[in-house]
Parts: sequence; structure tokens; C-alpha cells
Amino acid sequence: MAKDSSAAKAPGKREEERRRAILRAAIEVFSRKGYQGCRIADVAKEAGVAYGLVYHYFQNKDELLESVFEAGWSWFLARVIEAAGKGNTFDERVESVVGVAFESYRRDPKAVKVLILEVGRSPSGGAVNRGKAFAHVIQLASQLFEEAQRNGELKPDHDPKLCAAMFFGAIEMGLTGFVMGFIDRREDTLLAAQRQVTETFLRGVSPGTQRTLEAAWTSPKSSSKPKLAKRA
Amino acid sequence: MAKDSSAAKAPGKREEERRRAILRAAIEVFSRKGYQGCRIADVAKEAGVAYGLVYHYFQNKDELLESVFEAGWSWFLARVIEAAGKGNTFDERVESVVGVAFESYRRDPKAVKVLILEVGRSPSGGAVNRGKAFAHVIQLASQLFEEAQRNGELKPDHDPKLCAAMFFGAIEMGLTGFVMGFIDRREDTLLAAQRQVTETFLRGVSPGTQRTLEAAWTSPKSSSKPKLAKRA
Amino acid sequence: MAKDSSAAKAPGKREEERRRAILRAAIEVFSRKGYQGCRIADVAKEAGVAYGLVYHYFQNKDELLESVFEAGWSWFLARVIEAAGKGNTFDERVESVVGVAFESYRRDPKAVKVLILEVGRSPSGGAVNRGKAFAHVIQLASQLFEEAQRNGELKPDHDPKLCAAMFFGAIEMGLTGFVMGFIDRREDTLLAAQRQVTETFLRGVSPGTQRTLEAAWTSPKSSSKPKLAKRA
Amino acid sequence: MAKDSSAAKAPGKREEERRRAILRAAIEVFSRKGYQGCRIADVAKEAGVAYGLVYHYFQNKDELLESVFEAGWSWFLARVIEAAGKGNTFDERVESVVGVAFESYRRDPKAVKVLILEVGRSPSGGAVNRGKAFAHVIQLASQLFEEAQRNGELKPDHDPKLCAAMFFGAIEMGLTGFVMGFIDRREDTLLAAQRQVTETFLRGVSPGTQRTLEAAWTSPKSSSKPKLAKRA
DNA sequence: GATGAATGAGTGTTCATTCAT
DNA sequence: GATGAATGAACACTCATTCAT
Repeated sequence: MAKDSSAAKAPGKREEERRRAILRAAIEVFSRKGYQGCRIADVAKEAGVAYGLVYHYFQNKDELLESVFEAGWSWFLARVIEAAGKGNTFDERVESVVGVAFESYRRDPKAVKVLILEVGRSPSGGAVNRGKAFAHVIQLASQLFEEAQRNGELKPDHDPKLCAAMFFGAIEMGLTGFVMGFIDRREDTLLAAQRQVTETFLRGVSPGTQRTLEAAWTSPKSSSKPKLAKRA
Repeated sequence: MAKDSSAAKAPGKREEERRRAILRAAIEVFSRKGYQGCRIADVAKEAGVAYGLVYHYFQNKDELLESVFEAGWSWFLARVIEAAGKGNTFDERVESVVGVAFESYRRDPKAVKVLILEVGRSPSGGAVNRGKAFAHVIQLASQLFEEAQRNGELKPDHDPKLCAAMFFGAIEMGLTGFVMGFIDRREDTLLAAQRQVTETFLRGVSPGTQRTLEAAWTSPKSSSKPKLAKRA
Repeated sequence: MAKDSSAAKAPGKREEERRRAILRAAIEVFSRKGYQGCRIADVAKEAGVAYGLVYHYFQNKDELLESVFEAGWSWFLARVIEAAGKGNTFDERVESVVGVAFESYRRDPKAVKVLILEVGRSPSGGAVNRGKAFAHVIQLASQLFEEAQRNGELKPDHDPKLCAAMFFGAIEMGLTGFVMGFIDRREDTLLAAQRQVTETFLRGVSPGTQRTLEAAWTSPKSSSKPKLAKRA
Repeated sequence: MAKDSSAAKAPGKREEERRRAILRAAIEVFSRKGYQGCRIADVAKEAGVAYGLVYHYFQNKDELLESVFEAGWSWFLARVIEAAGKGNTFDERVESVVGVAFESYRRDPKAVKVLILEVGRSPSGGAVNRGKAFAHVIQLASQLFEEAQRNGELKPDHDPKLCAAMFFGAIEMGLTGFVMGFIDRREDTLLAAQRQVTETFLRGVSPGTQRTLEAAWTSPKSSSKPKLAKRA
């Protein structure tokens, strides 16, 4: 019966909900007060649970923080991996990954804010630090760039790891403009930024380079950009 | 009196030395323990001064932090402004600014580490945060990019502010690779990274774009690149 | 109903078992972590019952502690009373009581450890404290010593209460040597200690006092020492 | 100069005073609330200092507790060692040690209460526990008893360690009677108890043993008991 | 009865800041 | 100015106790 199954699973479900509620609350508080400024009491209040319950679900403050990053970051990484394999050409893959980053921001700006502003700030002793997170994405993106290099889609004298670092640096700073409120978070500015990041990374900011991507984007509903059309 | 006059300048000099010593110590401690992890006691010990003396030179911890960033950042900004006016062409200016960033890292990696890893940590309320610093460079660089756009040296449909954000994002992440120890801090890797950052920003990572810069760099001792030649 | 009647006795037995299991577990945990260091969670885990169940059987932690001491102590007191009446002479009664103490330790060293190390440590406000327990045995033993004094078996100028205190102090410290592991818990050392405690209390440590007891003990199977013979 | 020396030493002296004040306060609080029941806040308030100052002088609560015991116990041990060498005969030495214990109680009953009731509470992990303290006195006293045994002043078949344990057990329990308030803390009862403890340990409680000590004590101002005469 | 999640008061500890010398 | 002892607010963490299921 439905009731039976719910009885068997309900406690587990309720607990899982609580756990999620606390994680969400933590993200909320982090985005307001920052990694260090957040207090367990704030998280508990935000989640609407008792102080001690946080310690029922998480070993200590560090583990809570780690879980927040782990959850957000692993979700982001999974989407990046997926996106990196989505297009046939290097350009399409780069475009996909940029798309994932901006899409993540559209869906959950607070979580992205936390990831951007707080990941990796803990000295280096902390369980979560830029080191691990940074290393992981860079590692992933490096593979993409190495393959592209083998296919002649990336300048042969560029270091793939550095490419990866710059790639995410450009994305991060682009999003930071929104996160910090320097750019209005409107869909058109977001979309323009997304395009600009992609194009700058691929073709640079100098004019006189081929404008294939640009042409495609500006011409309405080009059949070669189905993903972007859906996204927008 | 003689005593007075002797005290007039000497202490002033000594005091300034103390102040600098404390600032240096603060940078040292920040780079080790991070913005929040540092304690006044650590800074005092590192500087070799008494605990309470820190409070003679700085109002409170926040002011100390602010001074650290102010000192480092304003120095960096001044150099960026200088560099931005150094070249005749847009490309040269971009190259100069990238050069300033990498040169800063060569000279004082710990200070750069602090600026990169710690600026913007304090929840937006803090005196020092990514907001102000970010806003300032972006503002400066925007002018560079707007001028370039007027001169037809920057793609006309790009947003100058976003350009600026991506520019510094690429630089920051490039340096982060070194700061975090993912890339050996050797002069040749630093120089290669510097070139790659410049070129990627200007021409993108895709091959098939003109290779003016690359050509100039790879040809030995081109008269048009005196700065880089000296640096290397 | 059938269900009721079946539940009438069986659960009662099971409940009693549970209660005992919790008490045993408490003794176990106390002997490991001490009176204050023990947590309800530890006791529950040790007893193999659910956390909350402890609160079905005991009002609160204090009541649990009290029950532990009550159970152990009342059992010990009952045996002491019995022993105090067992012999015909004062010497035999003293010997009996010492025997009870050592026998208790042989049977349940952990419980004795708890009683010795933990009884009476709670600040005098606590429900269980040395005061009550101490008062009780001293009271009992005093009667024994007063009677002995009336019979001329105890030095007439000695205070019976102080005698009682010293008597149990000597026993306690003797056992403490074993509890703390300073003396190997072997039957022969235990038996020797038991004899020594008795003799010292009755005749002192100085040689040249009559050795009646000693003689009796060393002569094998003296009919007047059936208990010791059986014990050994 | 006096001023110089006071300036050189005064701070150290003041600090030492503070440290002592905190230790005294800790003893006071321990004697009221027990080892575990005491809170740092209580100690600070009792000492009349700020909360945080306790942590200026002591690493943490455990170190404070340890210092309390260390201070009290080492003082007691030193006096015991001194006393153990004071007399010519075994009897006199035993009498001296008993005298030290009772004298300690006369001087500082609260400290003795703490030592008696609280030493050895911490399970066994704690830095201070009955184990160490117990081991130390037993070790010391054992030497006394071994020597006595060599001199034929102690029954040859007695275990010196067990003798030591019983000796201090008798003393401890004797004092416990006062500590717990069962016996009025009047000088005459204290003195009587002191005599009784000594005599019982040496000659036992049974009448018919030689009454040398007793005789000496009861006869007024016997020249052979100068210490007791002075003490009383 | 049995379970263990939920609660929240209590407390040890840190550390920025002040202040007497 | 220089020193470092003194202060106390803030906060992480524990754990006895309650309660819904």
C-alpha cells in the first residue's frame, strides 16, 4: 500500500528533507554573511529547526560547510562534464560549458554566489578549499582542451591547464559582475554576457577575427544553435 | 629642546618603520592563515612588536586588514594605470597590464596571494570587500576598453565592463594556478603564462586567428618588445 | 483478554530484565568513564536498548546513578550485616566483614570499583553521595564496635565511630590497590591482603602482639576457620 | 634600590598573586561543588577576576584542576617525606606522618577535602587521577615500611605496599569523618582521632596488646612526645 | 512499550579590545 | 610610545530531557 511504503520511507524522507533544509539554510546564510561570518545559530534559525539538530545531521560546523560546497560543487561539476561532451566541435563544447555556468546562476544565484565567493578561501587546512575544487575543474577542463589541441582546435603552444584556469577565471569574473550587483541580473544582459564570454575565450576581444559564432548568434534562430535558442 | 628635536624626526621614522613592519607581518600572516584565521597576536608576534602596539597604529583589526589591502591594492592600481597608458596600441596596453600583474607576483607573491585569495571575503558589509576593489579596477579598465572600442580596437558589440571583468578574471585565475602551487613558479612558466593570457584575451584560444603577437614574441629580440625582452 | 493476560506477566519479566540490563550497563560505563563522564547514550548503547528507553525505566540520570549505587550498596550492606552477626567473637565478626568486602570484589570487581571510586563524589547536594553511604555503614559498624567495647573486645578509650571509619578506610584502600591495578588480582594475593587487613586492624602492624589470628590462619584447616578454608 | 627591585619584581609578584588567587578560588569552588560541578565562571567570580583571565594563567580547565591537585598534593607529599624521616623509631615516624595529615587538615580543611574527595575522580584518562597520586604516596610509604621490616619493626609477613595502602586508607577515612561533618571539628576530637589512628595502625584495636603509645599519650606531658605536646 | 529525532540550556574556549604601568 | 595583563562578549559544541511516531 501507499501508506505502508510511506511508513517505511517516510522517516527517511523526512530526515532527508531536514538535512536538505539545513543545507539550504546554510547556503542562504553563507550568501548573506559569508563563510566565516555564519553562525550555527543563524543556520538553525533560517532552517526553522532547533540549534542542536544541526549537530544531529552534521558532525560540526566544518562538515556543514563542506557539505554545502560538496553538494553545490559536485552538482556543478556533473553538469560541466555533461556539457563538455555535448557538442561535436570544440566551440560547441566551450559554449556548452559556459552555458552551464550561466544556467546555474539563473537557477540558483545564491548558491553560485557562495561557490564563487567562498570556495577555497579557507586557508589550506580546511577540508574545503579552492585547492581541491580548483584542481578538480581544472583537471576536467584540461582534458577537454588537450583533446581539442590534438584535433587542432586549440592553439598548439598553449598550456591546457592554463587555458582551463583562464577559462574558468573568465566565467567566474563574468558571473562575479552579476553576483556583486554591478550588472543588472536581466535575462538579456545575462545572455549577452554568456555569448561574450564564449566568444572572447574562443576568438579574443580583438576585431578582425572570424565572426562565425557572433554571426550565428546575431542571426535569429539559426538552426545551428538549438541549445542556445532553448536556453534563452 | 635637544631631546624634543631629536624626538621630532627619529621617532617619526621609527614609527613609520613599525607601521610598515606590522603591515608586512599582517600580509605574512594572512597569506598563511587567511583573512579570518589571523589573530592580532599572530601579527604582533610576526612583526616582533608588543601585542598592544598594533592598536597604536591601527584602530582595530578591520582597519589593519583594510590598510593591508589598501596598500597592496593601491600600489597595484597605480601600476595598472601607469601600464594602461604605456603603449601606443590597445594590444600593447593590454600586454602592459598583464605584465604588471605578473611582475607584481614575481616581486611579492605573498601579497598577491593575499589580494587574490582574500580580497572580497568579508561579507559585503566589511570595510574591505571584493565589491570596492573589484569596482575600482573594473572602472579603470573599462575606460581603457571604451577608448579601444572608440578606436575600433575592440569588438564593437562587447560590453566594456564585462570585458574588464573577464580580463582580470583570466589574469587572476592564471596567477591562481601559481598561487595554489599547481604550476611551478619558474621564470619560464611565468613568462609563458603571461604571454598566453595576453594572447588569449586578445585573439582567443582558437587557431586560425592572426598571430601578430605570437609572431612578435617568438621572433627573438624584436625591437617592438623591449619590456618583455628585459623581463625575460 | 488473552492478549492482556499474556502481556500481564511476560512483559513484566522482560521489563525487569531490561531494567537490570540498563543497570548493569551503567555499572560498566561508570567503571570505564566515571560517574560524570558517562552519558545516557553510552549506557543505552552498552545495554543494547534505545536511547529513550532509559527514560522509561529511570526518571533521569540522577535516578539511574542512585539506582546503581542503591543496588550495589544495599546488597553490600545486607551482606555486611549478615557477616557482622556470623561469628561468636569480635575477631570472627571483623574477619567476616573483611571477607564480605573481598568476596564482593571477587564476584564483581567492576561494581566494587564503581562503589569505591564513585560513591560520594557528587557534591553533597547530589542524591547519592558519600555522606549517606558513609553514614550508613559507619552506623552499622559502630554498633558492632560498641558491642565489642561493652564486651571488652575493643580498647575502651577508642571512639567506635572512628573505629568504623578506619576499618572501612583500610578495607577500601586495600581494595583500591587491586582496583587501580597496583596489585595483581590473583587469588593468593587477594587472600593474603584479606588476612593482612583483618590482622592489622585487630592487632596492628607491630610485631610482638599476640598472633592468635596469624597462628590460626597459618595452621592448615583449623576448624575455627571454615569460611576462609572454603574461600581459598 | 627598593623601588627598583619592586619595579623589577612587582609585576611578577602581582601575577603570582593572581595565579594563587585563582588556585585558591578553584579549591574553594571544588570543595563546594566538586571537581566536575565547578565552572570556570565560578572560579573567576570567586577569585574576583575576569573570566578570560583564568585562561591567561591556565591553558584550560583541566590544567587548572591539575594545578590545584599538583599544588596541594606536592605540598602534602613534601611534608610526608619530611615527617617520615623525623623520628628515630618506626613508631615515631608513623606518628609523624599521621600528625602531618591531621595538621594539614587543621590548617586547610577545604584543601584536604578537595584532595580527599576529588583526587582520582577523572576516569583514568585525566591528567590527575587517583592512580598517580595514590601510586606516589604508596611508593613513598612503602619505603618506610620496607625499612621498618628490615629493622624488625613491622611484621615480617606483611606486604609493605598493602601496609601503605591501609595506612593511608585509615588516615583518609579518619579525616573523612571530619570532612563529611560526622565528627565535630574540635581540637580535642581531632587530637583523639589522631592518636587513635596511630595506635590502631601500630597495635590494632584489640585490647591486650602493649599500650606503650597509649600510656605515653595519656600520661600528661611525657617527655617522649614533644611533637604532640607542641601540636595540641 | 520502544524508538531515536528534536530541543535548547549550559559551558568551555577564543580573541578583539581596553587599560594600567 | 610601548607593553602585556585584564576584560568580557561571542560562539561552537554537548548532552540531558522530551516527544511524536
